[in-house]
Amino acid sequence: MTDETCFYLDIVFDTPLKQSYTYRNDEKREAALGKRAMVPFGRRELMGYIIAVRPGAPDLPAEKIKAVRRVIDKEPVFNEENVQLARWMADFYLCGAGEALAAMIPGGRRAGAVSFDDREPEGDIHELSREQQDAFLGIKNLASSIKKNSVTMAYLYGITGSGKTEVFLRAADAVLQAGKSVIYLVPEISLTHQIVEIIRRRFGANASTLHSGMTAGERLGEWMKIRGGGSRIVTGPRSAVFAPVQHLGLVIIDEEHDASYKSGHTPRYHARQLAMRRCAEHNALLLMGSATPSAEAWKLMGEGRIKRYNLTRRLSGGTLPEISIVSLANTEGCLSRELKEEIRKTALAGRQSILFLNRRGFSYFYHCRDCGYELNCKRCSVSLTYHKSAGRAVCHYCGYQTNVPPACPQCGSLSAGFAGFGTEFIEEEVARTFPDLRVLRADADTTTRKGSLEAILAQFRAGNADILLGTQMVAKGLNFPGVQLVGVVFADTGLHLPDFRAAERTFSLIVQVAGRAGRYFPGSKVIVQTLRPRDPAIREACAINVEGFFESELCQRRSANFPPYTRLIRFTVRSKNEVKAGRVVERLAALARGCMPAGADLLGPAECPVGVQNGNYRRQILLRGSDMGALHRAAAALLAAYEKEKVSAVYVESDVDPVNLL
DNA sequence: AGCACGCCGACT
DNA sequence: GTCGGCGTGCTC
Repeated sequence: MTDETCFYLDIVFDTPLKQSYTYRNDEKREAALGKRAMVPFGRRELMGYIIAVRPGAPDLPAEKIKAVRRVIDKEPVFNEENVQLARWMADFYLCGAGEALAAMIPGGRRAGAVSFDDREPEGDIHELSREQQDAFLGIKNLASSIKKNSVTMAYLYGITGSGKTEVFLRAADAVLQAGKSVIYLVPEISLTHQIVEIIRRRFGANASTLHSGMTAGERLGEWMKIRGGGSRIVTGPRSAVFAPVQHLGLVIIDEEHDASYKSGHTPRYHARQLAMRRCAEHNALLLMGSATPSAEAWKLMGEGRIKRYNLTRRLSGGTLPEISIVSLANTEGCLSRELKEEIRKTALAGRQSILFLNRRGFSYFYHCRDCGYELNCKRCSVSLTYHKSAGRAVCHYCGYQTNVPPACPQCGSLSAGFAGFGTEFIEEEVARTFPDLRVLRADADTTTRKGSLEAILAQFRAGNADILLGTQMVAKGLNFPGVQLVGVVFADTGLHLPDFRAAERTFSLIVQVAGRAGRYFPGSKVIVQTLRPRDPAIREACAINVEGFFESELCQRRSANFPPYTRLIRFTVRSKNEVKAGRVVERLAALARGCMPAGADLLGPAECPVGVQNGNYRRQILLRGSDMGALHRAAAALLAAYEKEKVSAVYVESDVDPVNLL
């Protein structure tokens, strides 16, 4: 790389600019592919990534080309595979290559997520059960007979507590023994710490982790260690899929259904997609696992494209909890008679209860019974939530606050006010109903300080409360030996959301909660309260019938033409100017109609389900088709056409295979 | 995305 | 008269 013929560098930046820029490198600076450099860009100096070193002069007037100021790295941060992968991502996810590279080592921007999962450590090597043994041998076999030109995938499908982790660890061990490397992906927040501990105990200095709780420097240090071959098993959330291991042999995706594998910002990549890509390239095995697979994975298993291994038995011999559905139809307030009785019984037995409430999207709204008026956020089109402690109505999206109108602002009726229930409301009702019981609340409001969630959970574990009340943040860390009762206060949350995956998410959440509950507390009970006791998602979840659920769900998806039978590409148009947003989305739709392949269709243009957010008007179109190749080419052509006639102050965001349609 | 250039309203 | 609003255009 010290060759004097390397005069020109192609550099990309972490900006929405999709091209690369060419710079001169006239001194003997150690420029090389994969290093970072400071370069003049317009009137400022920017950090960029060197994605190509080329000897010849570019097709540009010489006076336009500026010189590199400074090469930052002694050793390249990104290897050739990273750069190639970034190019692929830029193409597939319709983003810039610099944005893709930046996503690979996210700098420790904010203090990272807390990890509070406290499942029993499974670090010690256990004897495998018959089922585990069969799965392990099958997987080992698959790993040593990988077919070229396609991805080889396996799935551990089994209820919580059936010993998936031990099989993952054995598979990892076998791959390491064969001299190859392993990437072990876990969902954000909950699992990282636990699994890292187990892996460190099991594989020692060979193991690395890359997670958001690390500072930028720590991450980079770990990254370089992996790159140099200093560790051959890497654990972490979504972005760990980029780990520059040598000789990749296996990627594990634990809790494959988890939504955190899909990035929420540009580039909106899915770790599973990247894992498939990398496994195909390296002839490595992709091994996933969950008690509630995604619809995509379920379909592929049905077709035999993913080899499925079932784990049907709990190792501890524990039984699944008794799950009952209770209709809320004739209940005043939020606690049904059945739930109240069980809470009382549990407390009398000296045990604890968890009340679980998934508040997001919940119908928690100011409503006038006389004229139907609803109090919505002025900037976002969602209903405001009542926070009693502050005496204010608050928007969950933008933070807007206002006083609560004492009477209906539209007709003056006094029969107006907040209906529905959030954690605060439940806390109050619980306190009123059980004045003698001690209640702890864990949600975004009570856990703003770092570590406060751990403190609350520790209190609860120590037995300093009878009831723990919380949003989904308690669902994942659900492991308290003293708990006998889990109440899902309102299971319908999310079923109302305008999203074709609403049923799948609801189903998955209930099964996960129930699975956790039964694992550690024999004789435990789960009560699921709902306004729709007949809804298949809720019924099958309470019966823990994954097959039954997907049988009906996949039928519906097929007839409605939604994934996994089709694929989607979403364009979101965002602008403070409503007219412009409308004009641009109409223009995009017109361009789309002009380049749509056969068998594909266009949904929209439409207002996004959250039509205004933070003063931005949001509009969307969806391209839908069964042939991803053709659909993708159309999307790229559409974007390229729009680039030429870009409208100012309007932003177009692309999302390939969107997971969240809100 | 930034950052500057550029052309129209209310302030010392 | 100027300070400053944010619309438009460019970055090797």
